[in-house]
Amino acid sequence: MPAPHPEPAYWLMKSEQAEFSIDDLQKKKRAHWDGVRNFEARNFLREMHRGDLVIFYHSDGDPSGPAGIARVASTAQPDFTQWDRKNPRFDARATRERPLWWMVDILFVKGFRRVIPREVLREVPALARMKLWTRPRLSIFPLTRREFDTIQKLGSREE
DNA sequence: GCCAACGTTGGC
DNA sequence: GCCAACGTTGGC
Repeated sequence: MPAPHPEPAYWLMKSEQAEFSIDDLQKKKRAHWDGVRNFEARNFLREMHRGDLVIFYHSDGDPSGPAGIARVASTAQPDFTQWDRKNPRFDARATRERPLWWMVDILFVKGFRRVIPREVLREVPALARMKLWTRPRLSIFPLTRREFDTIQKLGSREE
């Protein structure tokens, strides 16, 4: 009997709007989420499964906030940029045998009609416990299903 | 562009 | 193993 498909998990992933935006993802359809160089964020990458859902968040944006939805397309693989001496994220500690940094692939799902500004999120009681507030510099973290649904609804509103 | 927050590095 | 210095993130 095949293993039951696991419940999807929910994540928030930050990308600088100017560097890689939800529009860039829409054009590419699928992208590597490489360049993560924080151990806690890396550990979350390694917990991801195909099918997990992601709030794509624009940091340093105008405004900053959730910009759309993506889906995890692969489990973690070694982030090749760690071995590339010409890449600013090159890490001399990493070897082929013992990679230090990991990445997943993500697929475009949808872009919100407009980015939800942080100050709007701040007002939403269901989002009060989000790691966005308590861990301001963490670029990847899990969301509860309720948090994900709440953000998705805010992003789908017509107005 | 400034700068606070905070994760990481490295000297001891 | 402590902790000061450093570097980066990211809101404003």
